[in-house]
Amino acid sequence: MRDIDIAEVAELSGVRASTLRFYEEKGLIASHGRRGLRRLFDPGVLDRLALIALGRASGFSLDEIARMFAPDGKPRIDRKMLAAKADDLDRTIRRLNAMRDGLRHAAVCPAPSHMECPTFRRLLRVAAAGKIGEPKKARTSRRKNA
Amino acid sequence: MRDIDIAEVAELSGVRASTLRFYEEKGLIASHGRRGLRRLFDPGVLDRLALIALGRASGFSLDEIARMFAPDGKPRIDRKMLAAKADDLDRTIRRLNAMRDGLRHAAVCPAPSHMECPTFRRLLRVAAAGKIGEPKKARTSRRKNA
DNA sequence: CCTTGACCTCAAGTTCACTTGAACTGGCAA
DNA sequence: TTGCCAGTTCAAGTGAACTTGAGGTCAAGG
Repeated sequence: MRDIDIAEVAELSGVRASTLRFYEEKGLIASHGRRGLRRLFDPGVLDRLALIALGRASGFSLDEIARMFAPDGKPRIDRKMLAAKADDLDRTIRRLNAMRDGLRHAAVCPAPSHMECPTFRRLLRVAAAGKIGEPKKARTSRRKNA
Repeated sequence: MRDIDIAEVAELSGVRASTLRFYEEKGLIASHGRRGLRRLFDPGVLDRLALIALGRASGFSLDEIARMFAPDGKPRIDRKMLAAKADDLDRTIRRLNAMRDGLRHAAVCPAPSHMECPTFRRLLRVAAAGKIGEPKKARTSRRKNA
């Protein structure tokens, strides 16, 4: 199996064809050639897509990711950036932990109104302390095709 | 201190006036009256805003949050929804943990290319396994006014 | 040979959560 | 009384990450 076409890449990676075209336009992936109009991809694109997924999942924007594997191609990743992002994730994780505990508690708390529950109020303080504007967007599965 | 105006709410909550108006329009908060054109808020709006921040930080959309405290007002929160969201967060946290470990490793890994590092490749598998399309958007502080 | 249908391009649309701009209002200090 | 300016409205803009739609192409199968 040498070159694979966009449908196959989509199939294997779970990334939609439209997204693949979009990524190519953004310079995140590259097609290796064409058969007629149709893009042909090197199977290595699958690793690349995994890397992109990793970046996204770690909170990098597509632009940041694009900057990661440089204009030339190979993933020349900035180790400082990685470490910084890991620290970021650590903070996020701590916040989410508090959040989860609070939610879990609120779900079983017998207080008539959550506002009267000290645990819930503490959670509120944590949320407020979290500088308020850092969503985390747990947008759970938005995929419609297989 | 009875009613407070929008600037004060903004000051106390850290939420911009434009955002407060936007939230009011969305039905997330309510102003209590006016002095001339100017909205007056009940201090309780601050709790409400904390609750909204909590919701956002836990991955609820504004619409979901709006649905939470019903048309009437008081936060009548669905405990099932909370528990489900807590489970969601748990999964997210587990994934972020793996991610952070992987990033941390990649940051110090001596392998010439990350693709040749078994740990990094394992991380890639985790990311790919993470169903790929769940960003988490770690948009770190975007706030410009105090 | 001719149809078919997957793939192509390019522009525009979508969603989310806000922000910004232009034009206006009105309470309050001087 | 006047004028300031923080506040108001409404519409439109922003940015990220895609998706959708219209109209076109072409390799392959019947």
